[in-house]
Amino acid sequence: MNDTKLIDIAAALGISVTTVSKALKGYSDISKTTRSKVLEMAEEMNYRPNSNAVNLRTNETKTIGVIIPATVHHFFSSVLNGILEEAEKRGYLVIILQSSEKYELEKKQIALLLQKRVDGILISLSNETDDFTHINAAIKKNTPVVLFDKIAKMVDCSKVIINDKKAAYDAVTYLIKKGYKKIAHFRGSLVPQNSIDRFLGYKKALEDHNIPYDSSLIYMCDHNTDFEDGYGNAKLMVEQHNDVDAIFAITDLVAIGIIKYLNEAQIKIPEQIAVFGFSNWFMSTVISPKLTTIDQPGYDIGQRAASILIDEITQTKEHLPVTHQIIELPTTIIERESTIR
Amino acid sequence: MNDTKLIDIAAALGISVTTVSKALKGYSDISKTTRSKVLEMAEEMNYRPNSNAVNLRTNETKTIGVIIPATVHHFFSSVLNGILEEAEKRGYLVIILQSSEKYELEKKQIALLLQKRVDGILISLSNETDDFTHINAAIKKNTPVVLFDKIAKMVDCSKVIINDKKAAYDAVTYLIKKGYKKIAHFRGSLVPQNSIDRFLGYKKALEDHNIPYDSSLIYMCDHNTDFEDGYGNAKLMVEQHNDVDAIFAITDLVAIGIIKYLNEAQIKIPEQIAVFGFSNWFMSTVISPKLTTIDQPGYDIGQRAASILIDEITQTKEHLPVTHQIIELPTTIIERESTIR
DNA sequence: TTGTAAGCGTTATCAT
DNA sequence: ATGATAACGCTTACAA
Repeated sequence: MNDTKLIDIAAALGISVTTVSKALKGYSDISKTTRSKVLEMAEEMNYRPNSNAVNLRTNETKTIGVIIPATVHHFFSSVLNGILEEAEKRGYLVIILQSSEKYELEKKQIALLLQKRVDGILISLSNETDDFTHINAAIKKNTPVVLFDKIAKMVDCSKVIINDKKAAYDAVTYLIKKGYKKIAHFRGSLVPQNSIDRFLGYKKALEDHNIPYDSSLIYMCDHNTDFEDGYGNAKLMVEQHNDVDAIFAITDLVAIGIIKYLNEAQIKIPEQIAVFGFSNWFMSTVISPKLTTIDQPGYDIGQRAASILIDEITQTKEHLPVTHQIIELPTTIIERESTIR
Repeated sequence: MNDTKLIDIAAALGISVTTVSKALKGYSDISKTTRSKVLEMAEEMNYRPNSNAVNLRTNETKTIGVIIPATVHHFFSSVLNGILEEAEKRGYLVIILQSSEKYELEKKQIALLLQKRVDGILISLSNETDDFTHINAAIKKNTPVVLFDKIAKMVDCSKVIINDKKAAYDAVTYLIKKGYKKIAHFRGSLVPQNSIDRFLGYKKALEDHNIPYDSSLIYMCDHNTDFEDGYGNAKLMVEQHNDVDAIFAITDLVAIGIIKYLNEAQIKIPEQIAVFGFSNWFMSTVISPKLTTIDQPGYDIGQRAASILIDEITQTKEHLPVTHQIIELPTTIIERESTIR
């Protein structure tokens, strides 16, 4: 049961630990014969290097840390999937932490990851986060950080994002082109960049098409229970405005809440009110009416972010210069029933 | 930039490393004054113990490994959520690995986790897995293992499950009581225990209510794309049997595929065919008709599994006897539109 | 109450 | 081509 270590192999073969270590790692200054003897014996004794010892010695853990606001969320599980596959491929393990949208937790978790000596950190910021010293602390410790999805422009590191402003602009422009005249926006809270950007895209699209911006058509969905936010605000909106003919929602989940309310209130979608979502969750294909939305490539975001992070880890280790990249992944409009009239 | 270590604190205070170490860990044989001096200096120098060194020395990593078949899956993300919260609470980190339902990968990943010296392993077996030597290897190395959801009865370790057979029995009994006479079952593949158990529950319910079992009413959904399995088999079933009045599906996703086909084929749910799912995904509340299903407590499963694992880790470390537990979490029927007539 | 020194299992430097 | 030895940063008998 006791794990085999180098010294056991050395003893079994009557040679030194050094030789065993070198042979195992394929150093050129070991004779072919001893090398194969060592390999064979290692196999026979089922030798597995002790990662803790290796880590201590080499000061790297082949592990990356990931902090996301929530796991039970289709978008983040897609991202996670991309991260896990890329990490697997490149021989890294992944430690997952959930910030639950709490800044304090996020901060604590960064500290934890640094203490664990992860080789790099992938993070999508919590909605609360508006101070970035914890992120900068990691960067200063030479631990590469890549931000994805919910990023902060001010932090100097690589980022993988979509162009939220453009995507929102495209969505609203699409609605306008379809002939919708009075378009409400169900936005997210004020802090996260993507919430801001989607709002700005909405506004710009109106502007560019000479539709006056009306702040009473903006509904705030910031209770972190997007579905109910959508439902409740849809109800409110119907009471306040009887002439809105389309809604651009910050998230599919909000959109689904809206649809649920409108269905219950017997308001026809899209005849009376069209609904446009954001993210293209699987769910949006199964509700009725099927939801028009923006496809947000979660898997790709995760995969690219992990890939860039691991590149930077390698570069940092080899003392090569690293240049940060801002990768903007394309989004597309997925047209479905909820806007087709 | 350079991390503070014990020796730095010792040097700054003109005392020994041992004293610093002991002071930091609150040993009783250190004077109050030196203790507070050390604490203060550690704080000031922003000391963080090097986990690799601690791990090597203490031979524990305060990390648990989790292997799940897939992350992009509402049930597993709920489980993950439960695991992450419990681990966080008890001071453990979590390494996540995805087996993608592949036995070979699962085997490799267990080896990886053992090499990383995780303190314990949580695993839901892949559908392919029918050999358990890799699991037993971990157990033999004194690394506690807890199986959840997709378990193997033969493996001697703690398990957290639901009673799939009973849940399925309840579901089908419910349908029978509602007056449905010809009930089809869309089952999962042959290997995983939960697929077998749900099938057995279905069969037993028919038997107990004197409804003859008809194997032509069993449709196999084993392509790992449950949604399309449901869709395709629903189509097939409608062609083969014009008198089926209810379907019990192994999973909500399969059920949603079924609903999608029936809706397209203008077959009324539940008037012509009722549909019963399994898992209670969020999605099942937003499709139409809303899906009757079995609530499977994913969060609780994860939380309990992690809790038991950490208990066993602690017991093992203290050389206390550990007794394995089989925890069976209750499921409930969530009645919605798809079966109410 | 404090300190010395050994040891955890590797890797890497420098001799031989 | 091989090996002795130090070092990674920490914990812990044991000694003082």
